[in-house]
Amino acid sequence: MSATDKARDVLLAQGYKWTGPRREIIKLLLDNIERHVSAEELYSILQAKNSEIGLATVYRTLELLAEIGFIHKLNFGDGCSRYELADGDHHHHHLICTGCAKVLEVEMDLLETLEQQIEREYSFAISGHHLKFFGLCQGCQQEAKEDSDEAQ
Amino acid sequence: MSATDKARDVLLAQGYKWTGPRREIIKLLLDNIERHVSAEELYSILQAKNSEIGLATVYRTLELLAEIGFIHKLNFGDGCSRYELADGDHHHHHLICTGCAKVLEVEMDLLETLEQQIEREYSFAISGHHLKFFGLCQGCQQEAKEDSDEAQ
DNA sequence: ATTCTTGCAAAACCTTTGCATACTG
DNA sequence: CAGTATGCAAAGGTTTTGCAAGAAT
Repeated sequence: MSATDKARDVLLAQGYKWTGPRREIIKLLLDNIERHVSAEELYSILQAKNSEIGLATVYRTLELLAEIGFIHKLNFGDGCSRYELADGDHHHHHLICTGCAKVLEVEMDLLETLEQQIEREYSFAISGHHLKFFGLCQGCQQEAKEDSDEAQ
Repeated sequence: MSATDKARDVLLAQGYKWTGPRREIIKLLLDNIERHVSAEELYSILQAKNSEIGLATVYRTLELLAEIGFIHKLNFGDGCSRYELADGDHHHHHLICTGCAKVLEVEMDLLETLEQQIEREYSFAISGHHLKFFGLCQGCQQEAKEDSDEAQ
């Protein structure tokens, strides 16, 4: 079963309707999920395709998808919300380049020990986490190096 | 040397001026730093004290303080930016309660091994990180438990 | 004196909401 | 048909900006 089908089934199971706009937005979201598209960006893509779907519907659909747990709303500090698939146990972290604002994903989760420790020591029942690293990607490190070479 | 003095020295060293509004905002920020006050909240406190300082100045001062590395801008997902002192090596993480929105701080940093691993495997030069845990604080766990008891 | 800073108001920006219309189950 | 969902426009909230007046070095 595809991710789209899964979204449709969950929506229908919860009394929501499977509409054209929702189908189209979800398709586009999945096609661009690795770019962490924002609502505004999805809307732009729709407009470029001469779609009639309004910005409000994009926002409402993304909110709904987050509500049913199909996606996670992320904040990379660039002024808008971005999204990722809530892919079950697919744990990963984000590397945010402070040079070019690109976001890389790290495929590892070494936080379980830390989580258990926190749950014990702070009596806090953890349900999720979000770990962001800031720094320079390989390309921007290269560029920074070249700039400092030129300056000499 | 107090934190305020340090901020003043860095500002002056970089050609910025040490003004009344900045002094007042920094004092208030430090007094309320553990509450992670937002710009709007600082402005409210100022108004309650009959200060003439405008909201724009609060925003500009906070932005400036973040720029010189005196504070870090944080996002807890409640629609506004909040701040913490960029306290050198004072590493900690945030526990955000999804019940009451309170933010607790965890005084531990077990990410160094993970950071080194990421720097090696992804050629990413890490300069900072932000780790947020979501879940229920002790009080909200208690409340959730009582609610489910009542339901029986 | 020069440069930076301030307050105010207006604008920008992302996001949400009201409402009449259109669609889904 | 009943209940949702949609598009549009308007409103909401946070943050930024233009500008003339004021303050710091």
